Amino acid sequence: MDSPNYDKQKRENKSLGLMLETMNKKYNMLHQAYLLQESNKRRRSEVPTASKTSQVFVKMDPRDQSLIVKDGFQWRKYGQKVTKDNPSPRAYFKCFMAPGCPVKKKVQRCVEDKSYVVATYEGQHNHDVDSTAAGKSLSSSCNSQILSPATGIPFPLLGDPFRPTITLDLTLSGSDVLQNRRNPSNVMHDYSTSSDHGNNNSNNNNNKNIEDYVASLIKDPNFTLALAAAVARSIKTETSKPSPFTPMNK
DNA sequence: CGAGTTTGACCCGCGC
DNA sequence: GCGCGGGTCAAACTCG
Repeated sequence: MDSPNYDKQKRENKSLGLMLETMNKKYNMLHQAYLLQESNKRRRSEVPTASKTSQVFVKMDPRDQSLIVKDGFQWRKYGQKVTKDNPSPRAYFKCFMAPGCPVKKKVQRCVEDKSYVVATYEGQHNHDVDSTAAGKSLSSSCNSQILSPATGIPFPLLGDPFRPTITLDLTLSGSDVLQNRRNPSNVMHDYSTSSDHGNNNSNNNNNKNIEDYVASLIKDPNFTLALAAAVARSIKTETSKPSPFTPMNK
């Protein structure tokens, strides 16, 4: 392999990586919008349930076996169980920051991607977040990043964990990414050619081009349409298959 | 020694 | 009615 080709490949790899990241984000946004629509439909046709549940995904070190999610509240573990659908144990916590607080939390490693744990909150806190505890957790939780389910945006530690979050299997994005990798779209082709046209040897210029292109992609309605189609496809397969996710790193 | 965690046993709901 | 699986309890254990 000669070095100009190698450099070109490296640039393309970098570009594709950025592309995938952007598509991932767009996909998550669209999926969130879709789920919102669906939940609105359901809300119209169903009697709302009294108990409030929400789910958050927390990125953690896969080697870290502890199921401790620092979210500003104080939890007491009262049980652990291995469930049928997931070989990783599920831990049960009760909030004991205030006497009589009914909130419970279930924490389990994501079966598809062990670098994530899924924390399911049930009930509503009858007290505020202890800011000192939250601060402590902020400073000590550098090994975990709490993400809102759909967007991957860091979860606001001092906010209400029971904001109307949307339960979304983040791992879907992985399958989508794979799908897109297997079936490169015109968008990708356009991108690779456009980066060729750039013919930039300087990394800075190349990165600038990438950023510009990513920015233009985000604004591109055609790209959105293509992504929407991919989302629709993914949702169709999701409903027909028991487990749509194909792990990326296996 | 007290607070918190672990873990096996028990309970309960659900599907067959 | 029975078996299975998820959720909870509580005694035993660990750690500071």
